[in-house]
Amino acid sequence: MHVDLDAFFVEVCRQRQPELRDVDLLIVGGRRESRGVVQSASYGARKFGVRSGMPIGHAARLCPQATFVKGDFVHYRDASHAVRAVIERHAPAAVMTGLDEGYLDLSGTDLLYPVSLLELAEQVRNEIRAATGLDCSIGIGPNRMIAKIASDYAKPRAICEVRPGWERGFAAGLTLAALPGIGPKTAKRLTERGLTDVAQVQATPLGDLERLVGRDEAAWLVRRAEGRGGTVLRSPDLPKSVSRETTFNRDVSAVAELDRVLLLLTARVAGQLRDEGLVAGAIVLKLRHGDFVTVTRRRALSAPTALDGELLAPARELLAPAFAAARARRQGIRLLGIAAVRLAPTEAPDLFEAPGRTRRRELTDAVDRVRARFGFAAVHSGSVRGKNR
DNA sequence: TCTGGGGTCCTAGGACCC
DNA sequence: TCTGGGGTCCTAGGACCC
Repeated sequence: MHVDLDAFFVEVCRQRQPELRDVDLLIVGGRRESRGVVQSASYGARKFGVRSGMPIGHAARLCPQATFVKGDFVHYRDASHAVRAVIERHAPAAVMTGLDEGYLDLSGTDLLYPVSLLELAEQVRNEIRAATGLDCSIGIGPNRMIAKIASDYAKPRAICEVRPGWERGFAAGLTLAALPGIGPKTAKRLTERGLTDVAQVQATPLGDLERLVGRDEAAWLVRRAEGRGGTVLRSPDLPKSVSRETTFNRDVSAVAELDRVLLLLTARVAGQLRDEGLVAGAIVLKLRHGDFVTVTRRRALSAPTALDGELLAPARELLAPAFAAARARRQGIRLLGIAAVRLAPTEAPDLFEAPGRTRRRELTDAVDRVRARFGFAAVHSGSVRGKNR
């Protein structure tokens, strides 16, 4: 069973800001003039062609009367946790796969529940509504892909069940672009080869498909077109990366400014690593030039760490040449980001570590305790503030 | 229209090793 | 002297998802 909240960001904002309740044209993502994209649009705004992922500026032109709000991650997270609690009550295995969606694995539970899957879905929907005030759509299917497509099909505020044996026929009505895993690029490439619909793939002999798209992709396409997909839910164990990035209001061409932001982003990443009991084995610096060319530079760390300074020093070493390269192209910097990768659980401190490092670790612990009580912004490295400020 | 922020997974080339 | 085949690890970029 796949549960998908309807216009999640928009509806959470309405819950938190009563003055938005009756605003029909509501767009979440940022202020009208911001350099961002639409996170979520109300169903009213969608009638004007506004879609998530669309630049805010474009949305403002399509729907000038709309109200634009930024939204608050903390509220999304709280609502998401409430939804998780509901789905966990109804299945032996349940995972959220985003803030606004999750799966329930109900295999082998037919004797456990005295009701049909459809009735169970009704219950889940009612309980989510009671717990959060939010509406959702639910898809039921023999595998994850079918359940997900079915919830899409059900939107908004409905339930769609695809029973075992119906997968192929259900998939036959879809475009290839509707299959999870086929994004804009792949859809375009397939269209150029004359493939647009699932039914076409179903009707094409494997050999012909292999000549069109290659052996591996042909096998993948056939599997999906037949309506087959994964049936196991596994919750991820360790995260693979922790990152922060920011797009500037205007392109930046002063290293000092980049350096200050890098320090802030690195502090955020390092803080989250410590919060989650993780250390990083490598870092990745990301720069987006004014012309949208994006480069990443990676560096392995001499020892795994979650200390601000030990992440910042190598990040700075990557920034200098990467910034010089942008300057050589006569481009300012549009976006700066830093990611911690090759993550591992924190281990007990080394008995023989240098005294200076012990002090830095203890200082970091103290900073973390202050932040736990008063928030992240309560304490900063002096250089974040810059001179004369 | 002018392009977010947080992630995951895949590919491909090069270094290195046996 | 010019040359295998298999494997792993590293880095960079790209596609995709919400």
